[in-house]
Amino acid sequence: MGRPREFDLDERLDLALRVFWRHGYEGAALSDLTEAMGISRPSLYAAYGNKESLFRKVVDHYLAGPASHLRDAAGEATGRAAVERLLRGAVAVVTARDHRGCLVIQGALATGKQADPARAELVARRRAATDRLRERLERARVDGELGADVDTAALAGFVTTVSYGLSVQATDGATPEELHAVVDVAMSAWPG
Amino acid sequence: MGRPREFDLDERLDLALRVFWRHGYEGAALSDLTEAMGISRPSLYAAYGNKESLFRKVVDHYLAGPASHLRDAAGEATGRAAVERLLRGAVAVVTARDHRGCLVIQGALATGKQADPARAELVARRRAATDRLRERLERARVDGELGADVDTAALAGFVTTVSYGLSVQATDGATPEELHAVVDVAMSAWPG
DNA sequence: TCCATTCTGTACTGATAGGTAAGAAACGGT
DNA sequence: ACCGTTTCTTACCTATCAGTACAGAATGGA
Repeated sequence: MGRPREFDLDERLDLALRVFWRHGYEGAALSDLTEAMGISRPSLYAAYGNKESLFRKVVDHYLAGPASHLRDAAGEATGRAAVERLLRGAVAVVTARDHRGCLVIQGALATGKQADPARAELVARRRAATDRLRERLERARVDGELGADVDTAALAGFVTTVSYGLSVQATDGATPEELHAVVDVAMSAWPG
Repeated sequence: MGRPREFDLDERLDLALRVFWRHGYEGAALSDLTEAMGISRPSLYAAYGNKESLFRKVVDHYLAGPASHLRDAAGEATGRAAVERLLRGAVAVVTARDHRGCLVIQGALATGKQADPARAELVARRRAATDRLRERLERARVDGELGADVDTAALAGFVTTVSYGLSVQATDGATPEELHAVVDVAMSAWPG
């Protein structure tokens, strides 16, 4: 009961995502967020908590939506297919119209102390993604897809390194075609 | 003539570099800079101009000093040696003690509008580095080191992509050993 | 119809951001 | 010793930051 909220939580969260995506955690002022979301400051605080709390919700929303390829990649039949899907999906996300780069990578990389919690949050997310990929590659080795001599940790590290780099390249204005050519080269490092 | 300056310009510029390196352009407050540099605010403005101007001088100082491997790499005898020097040098820089990542990559990636000039500056620097690498690889093809079928633009893009990714990996706490293993995998993509 | 509850808009808070005015202090030249 | 010049210190400026107090408005239940 009580007065009903006049906006949809998820819909406005998506608008907040656009702001954080483009300007990062520090670069997104609360006035930018409220303006883009079309709600007042107290409404924002009541609905999502403070800026840090809103950012976490945005990151969840991002990983469940635009960046869902991360979650889906591990489901591919082979390790190679998982890696290729991860990288091709990354190209699509980081070159999306109006949003260059990846939120989880660029949202809070080198920051002031005020943004430390946001930075730590993204570090944890990236490490988790790397761990999931390494586990997927270890499974590929168990399945016989990869030789016993393959360093799966190094391979997983390489793939995530490339995906991080793709995000920066997109910020610099690289086209999807250019980045797919980069992925082609990266895939040629696949063992065997 | 006039009252002599009580500090050394280059020495204090190096202290400013440490602040920008760790916290980025936006995350480095002027009070952080003056405190680290040990000079007063008006002294900073008189000696280096405003924050943006100081940042440009810091970037120059960074590329001439800690990140000089970028400039040196092109001088290697072969294209392959240039690439390897670039990547091994990148590992050393981004895992340096007390400073995770690369200033030119992380200093201003996703920012508010106030940091737009700094962001544009770093984009231009990164593009220039990619261009120099591509030219070096084209020379390698003329020299017969690379086959006529090699896409030098894609290869240069791949190498810079990896170097960008190394910076993010270092921020996430990767060790030099882990990153050298990543470079090993990356070098295995070298054509031929 | 009245009430407890919840949301909304206005207006505000203290803190901090980048940047500067003004005068005292330290020089070289004469 | 005096002068023009440059740097240094103190104190201040306006704008903006994240966050909130408070009262009015809209609901469901009794």
